[in-house]
Amino acid sequence: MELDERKLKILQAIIRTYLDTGEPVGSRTISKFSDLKLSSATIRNEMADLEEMGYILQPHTSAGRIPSDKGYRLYVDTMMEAKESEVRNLREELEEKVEKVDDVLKQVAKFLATNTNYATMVSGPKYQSKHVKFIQITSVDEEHLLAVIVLDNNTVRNQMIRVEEIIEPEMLLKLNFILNTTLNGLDVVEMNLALIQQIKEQMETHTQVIDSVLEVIGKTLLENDDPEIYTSGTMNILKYPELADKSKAAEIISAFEEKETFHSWLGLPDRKMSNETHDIQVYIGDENSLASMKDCSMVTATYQIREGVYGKIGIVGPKRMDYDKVVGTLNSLMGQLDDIFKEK
Amino acid sequence: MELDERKLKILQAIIRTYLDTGEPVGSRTISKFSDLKLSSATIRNEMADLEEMGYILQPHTSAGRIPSDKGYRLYVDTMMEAKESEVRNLREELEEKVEKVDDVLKQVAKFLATNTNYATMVSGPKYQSKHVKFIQITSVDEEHLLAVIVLDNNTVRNQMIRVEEIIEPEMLLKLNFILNTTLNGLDVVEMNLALIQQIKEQMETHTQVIDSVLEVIGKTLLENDDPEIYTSGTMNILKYPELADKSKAAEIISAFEEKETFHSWLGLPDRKMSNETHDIQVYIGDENSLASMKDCSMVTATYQIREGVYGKIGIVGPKRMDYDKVVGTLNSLMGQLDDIFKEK
DNA sequence: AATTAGCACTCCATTTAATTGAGTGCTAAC
DNA sequence: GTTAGCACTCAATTAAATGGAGTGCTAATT
Repeated sequence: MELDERKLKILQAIIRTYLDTGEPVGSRTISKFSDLKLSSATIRNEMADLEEMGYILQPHTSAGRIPSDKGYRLYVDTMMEAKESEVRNLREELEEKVEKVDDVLKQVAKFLATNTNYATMVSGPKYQSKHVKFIQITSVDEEHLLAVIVLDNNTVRNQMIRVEEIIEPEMLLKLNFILNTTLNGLDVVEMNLALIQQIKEQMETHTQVIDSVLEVIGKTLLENDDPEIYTSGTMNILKYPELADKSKAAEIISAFEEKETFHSWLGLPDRKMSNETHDIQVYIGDENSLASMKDCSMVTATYQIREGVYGKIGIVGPKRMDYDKVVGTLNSLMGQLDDIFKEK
Repeated sequence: MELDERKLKILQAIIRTYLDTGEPVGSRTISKFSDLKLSSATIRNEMADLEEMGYILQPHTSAGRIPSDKGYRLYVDTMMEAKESEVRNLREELEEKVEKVDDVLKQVAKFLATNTNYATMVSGPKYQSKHVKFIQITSVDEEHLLAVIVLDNNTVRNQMIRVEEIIEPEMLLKLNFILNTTLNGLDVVEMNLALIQQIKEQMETHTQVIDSVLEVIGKTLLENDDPEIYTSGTMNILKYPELADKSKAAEIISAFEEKETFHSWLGLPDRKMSNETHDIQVYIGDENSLASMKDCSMVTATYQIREGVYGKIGIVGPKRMDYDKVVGTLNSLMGQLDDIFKEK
């Protein structure tokens, strides 16, 4: 059987209507409210065909039809028209004191949640590479050294080190010099034992202090820097009857609470992302990698702060989410987000 | 009317039974299962009295009685016996790599949630005072200075500063010296304009750089350091029918998502806390400061990391939560937590 | 005077039955 | 190929019937 023009039009009408109402849609509705001038009987015949082809299905005999995942997929791929939704100037929405990237993201999550009425999650930026750019050990007081490590992505880590013996200023200077010349530009994995040995040899005294300093540096670098994940509007899920069922809702919402769950896939862009597109992806039902989201759809977009620094934004709703609006909103918002990050 | 021995016993029996079953309890149940040898008719009379006194109430005629908030309060204040619950050695439960206090707390939240089947929230430690202990400005590369500020509670803040002009090493040394001598020990509020002017005067050149440095320092100090709040087991709320109603649940759980909501009261210990007790408090129904929690009870405890550094742990459940168990568990856990923090 | 058995009454919860109506598939006519 | 027409299906809603837990009150009992 072939999916001709007319069938497509009918399918589209069915999906549009269903997205709108959430109720199974019958032949009569389509016959009346679409521009096709066809009787309900004809529509019925076509519907039977569409069902056979797997694009729609019947919750039960004598009910209207609802789109299947396959139907949604077709819709998203070929029929959707991203609504050029007027996202009110994001920058105006942002509170004054927004300086840190993470604060912006937190607010973006909230903004999207209230605007779309779906649940949102936003991952903080993931810094790809980390090489040591600058290390400095300072003496803060009698018993504390402070190690400050600047990575090449300009993130800063610091760590207090408790020491028993007082270390003289000249020694510190020397240590700093050695550390910087030896470790500069190195990756974490490149900081191997041989290197550490080499450093120790150069410093004759205070081996114990050096030990703990090096240990701290190593740890700090290894420190898992899973990006923060911000969620908002989780409870919006309850607004959609098909998800509000207790066990389902609990599963979905728990996933949102266990943010760690999302680290796996929120981390990286799906593919080589061009600088223009924001790689907006739609996952419908079972296409989600998380089993607990099999009754949801998720739309994700990738933002880029600068070369190699990515993060993701995800919007989760029922499968009958308003894809057009969501994609439109995301599109518009991502553009603005780009601008905001460019300023920084 | 007087609340005599017998009435107390009956009230206790009612509450105990209700905590257990969640169903309104009738006179017959009490007559049968309590050690009082009284007929249901007598119990009924006493119940009528207890209701008149406001300790119990009837959801509707011809239903059993349930405790009122006043009843719960009496129970918690005078009849509860904290179950010496065997909290399996917390330290064993903690994953290996727990070093940071916040990681411990995160796991404590999870631990409590799974063990009690209620929702939990834990606030990170709130550092009371913040005075500058040590400041250092370093040149990281041609266009970046790094300001590191150590506060007297040994927390470290840092901030990159972008500069146009290159600043000579001697200048930096001088700046650091001035900053440290001028600002050391000062509170944020004490960093007023006069002081800033004074610093500027001492440095003749690079006023622009100094400006931005001082600005950054000020901002960094002012930066609201609301403690992190970790939540866990939010979805446990849905396990209790009296809360699982959609609108109620949404309200409560939203409050958990909007963690900021809790900052107000999670910050500080309610009163001068002795070192021994953990200031365990119970808030029943309307006693909660948050309106959205009026159908819940919350049990809070305060932990102390060291002098002046407090945080709170809260357990939220239905009003008929198992107070005995929760308080018992908290008691036991707080002791262990003390030990863990002492090690650090 | 306190306790209890007994009984009529109340009201929610559950079950069962009846009704409605949107929607379908099929057939025969257009 | 399209459509009008009709019998049929089935979830959802409404209505009625039943059951039972629990109460309050009164009169008898201890």
